[in-house]
Amino acid sequence: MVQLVHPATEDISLAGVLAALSDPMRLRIVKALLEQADCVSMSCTAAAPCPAMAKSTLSNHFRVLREAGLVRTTKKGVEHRNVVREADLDARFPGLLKSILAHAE
Amino acid sequence: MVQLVHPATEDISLAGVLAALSDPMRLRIVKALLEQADCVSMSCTAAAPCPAMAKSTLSNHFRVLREAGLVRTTKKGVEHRNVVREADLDARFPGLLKSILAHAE
DNA sequence: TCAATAGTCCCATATTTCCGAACTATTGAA
DNA sequence: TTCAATAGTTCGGAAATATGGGACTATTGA
Repeated sequence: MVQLVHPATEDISLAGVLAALSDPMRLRIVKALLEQADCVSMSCTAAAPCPAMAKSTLSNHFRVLREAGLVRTTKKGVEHRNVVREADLDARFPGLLKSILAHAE
Repeated sequence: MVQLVHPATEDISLAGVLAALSDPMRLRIVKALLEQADCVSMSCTAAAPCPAMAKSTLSNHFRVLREAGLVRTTKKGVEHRNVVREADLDARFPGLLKSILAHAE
C-alpha cells in the first residue's frame, strides 16, 4: 500500500481548492467520492460520474484534485483508492467544502 | 446610467462562480468590492488590488465576474461602477459567497 | 512467463489567458 | 463646436494550459 505525494494541510490554498472544484467534472468526482464513503477507483467505474472520458484526462483530473489537497490517493496493488480529505479541508477552511458541495448538481 | 447585460439570478451557475473566484486576482477584486461597500471603478484605483495589471486584462477579469453573475456593472458617464450581487448570490447559493470569502487572503 | 488491468507519461492539437496597441464613448474645457 | 483627457473595450499574437490518443510501467492472477 503506497501513499502518493500530497500537500500538507497547511499548504492547501483556497485558490487551488476553488480552481480544482471549478471544473464540473472534478466537482462531480468529489461529490461522488463523498457519497460512497468507500473508495472509488480512478476509472470511476464505481462512481461513474465520467462516462466517456479519456483515461489520460481522468488521470489528470485526479492529479489536480490530489495536488490541490482535495483527495488522498493510495495505491493498493493495481488500483488507486481516492478519499476526500474532509477533515484536513475542514481544518484548513472550516465549512468551505460542505458549503460548496451543498450546492453541487 | 446604463445597465450592462447580466445573467438572471437563476442562471448563475456554481461552476461559473467557482471558476470566477478561483483566480486569485478576481477573488481579491470581489473582496475589495465588498470591503468598500461603495463602488469601485474598473481601474481599481479605489480598491487597488491590482497594481501592475494591464487595462485589458483587468477589463477581462471584470467581464468574467459579470458573466458569472458575481458583480453588476453600471456605466455612469465615463466610468463603470461594479457592485457584488450579494443578495442574488445568496438567493441562488445560500451562504456560499460568505463561506468562500471568509477564507480569502 | 504471459495476458489483463489500472494508471501515468509524452506529444500534438485545441482552447484560454495575458498584454500591448488601436479604437470607442463620455466629459469638460477652450 | 472642437479638442484633449479619461475609462473601457476590442483585436491580435504570444504564452500557458487542457484534452485525448497511444505508448509505456507496474501489479496481479492464471
